Amino acid sequence: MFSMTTTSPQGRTELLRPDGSPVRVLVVDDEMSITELLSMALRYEGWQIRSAGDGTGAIQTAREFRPDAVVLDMMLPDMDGLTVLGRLRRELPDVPVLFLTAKDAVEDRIAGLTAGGDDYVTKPFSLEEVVARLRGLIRRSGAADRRSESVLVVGDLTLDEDSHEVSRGGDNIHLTATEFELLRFLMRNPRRVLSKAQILDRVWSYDFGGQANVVELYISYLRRKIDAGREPMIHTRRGAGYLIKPAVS
Amino acid sequence: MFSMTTTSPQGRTELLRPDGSPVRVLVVDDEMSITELLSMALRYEGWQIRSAGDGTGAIQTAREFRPDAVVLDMMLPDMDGLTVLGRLRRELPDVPVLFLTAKDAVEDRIAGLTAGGDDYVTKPFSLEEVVARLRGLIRRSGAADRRSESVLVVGDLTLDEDSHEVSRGGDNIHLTATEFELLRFLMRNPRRVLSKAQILDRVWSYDFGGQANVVELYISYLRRKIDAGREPMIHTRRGAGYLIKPAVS
DNA sequence: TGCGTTTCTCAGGCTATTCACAGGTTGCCG
DNA sequence: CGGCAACCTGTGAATAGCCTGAGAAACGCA
Repeated sequence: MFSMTTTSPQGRTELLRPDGSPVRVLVVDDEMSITELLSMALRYEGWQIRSAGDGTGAIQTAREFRPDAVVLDMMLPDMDGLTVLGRLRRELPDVPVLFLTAKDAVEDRIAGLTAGGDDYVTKPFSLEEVVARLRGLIRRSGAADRRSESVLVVGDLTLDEDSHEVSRGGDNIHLTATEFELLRFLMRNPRRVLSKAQILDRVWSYDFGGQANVVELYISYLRRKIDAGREPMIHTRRGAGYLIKPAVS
Repeated sequence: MFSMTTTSPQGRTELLRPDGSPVRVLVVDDEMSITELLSMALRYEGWQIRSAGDGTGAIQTAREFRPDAVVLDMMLPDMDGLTVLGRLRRELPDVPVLFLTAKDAVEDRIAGLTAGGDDYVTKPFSLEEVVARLRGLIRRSGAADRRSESVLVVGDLTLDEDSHEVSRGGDNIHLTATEFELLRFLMRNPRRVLSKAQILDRVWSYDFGGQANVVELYISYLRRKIDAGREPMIHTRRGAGYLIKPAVS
């Protein structure tokens, strides 16, 4: 169903529907700030976004918008998340759903949610995480071709989003969760300068309140693991940010 | 009759009908939550699902949907399970049936029913179990070739879904039921990180309300039996989940 | 019924990871 | 060449996430 990709002039790979129209995503959350945040981030992916603040709105919008994926907060004012899910499924039996849940409420009511191939993230989340999960869901819900779609490649550096494996020039590299997300963000935007603020906004969760120099720190970690003793791929643009590009060029 | 398979983008092997169209399964249960759960899980297998909440609905749907297999709860509001079965058989003489029964009501009648090549699982079931049984039924109802289809292989580790035999490098390994299901799930998704929630949702029964760390515990058991003193195949991705892959790579 | 097996809870231990802090280094400007 | 801002990175503390031993409870089978 989503058998085509295209590469934008900036070098980013976008998911597209077979007819070339953009992917459609419905975002459902009662907190305005969250829907706004998500809408902006997902629009930046080139997707078409519609949002709703409660269950009834979600069903209505789903009916006419016919999204390719839904982001659904489990905690809605008017009805239980599972109820919304049931009605959604009656409208759109095959649409994949990404659930948003509070950190603590996890254990109990998540039961069964990932069983059908759906997925969830806990609040507070990072935008990279949401985007990655959504891409995964959309990719898997689509037609059965497209194999390599889950592997990012920049020069001799590869990152597999399914197995979470990273290697450079054949050597396997072990990354921590945060390092992995940072590298994924860089590799999804090769040859493009990303500011520290951008990186912080995408890779760290939205409620992160720490020092801005974590980014420098993690860039340093990445360099140690990826560039160590090799032609460097991660470059600093003083006063602007960082970028990754193939070593040779 | 189901002589073809294809490999999905996730690397999973899917059953297909000879003409390449998806397998069709009819799910019959009066509890909405059960039909929902099963529908989600079976759709994720790439199958086409229709569901019914009672006997009459089941017969009707079967008549026009012509499923390749039926999941049938023995306890329906309007008619006895055996009656439904009889009428089903009049419509579709050769369709295999997977019975759902309560834990206690088993022995007496089910024994006779499964003689015809059908099968059953008791509630509460795990999705892996239902999917595995269903795959077995569908496979056996089709062309009699592809026996090897029931053996999963990852590196020097093999698991036979029919005989429940597991061996690594020639050494036979005894697993308990839960260990077996966990390993099967891992091996059906090689090289892919599976979260603890995913594992819990698929391998444990849907009413499991316990601690999420049973997964850790059983991973630990599996390692003791499978990786003991060998190159490890089961890997932890801290903060993400677990995955299995051949030792060599 | 009784006995071995299996499942699961609980809790302690341990390591990897995250992050703050602070001092060192680099590049850019006049 | 000095000074400043931007950046880099060593150190270490707090913690999250995972592992596993011990034993209770449930189960299966004779």
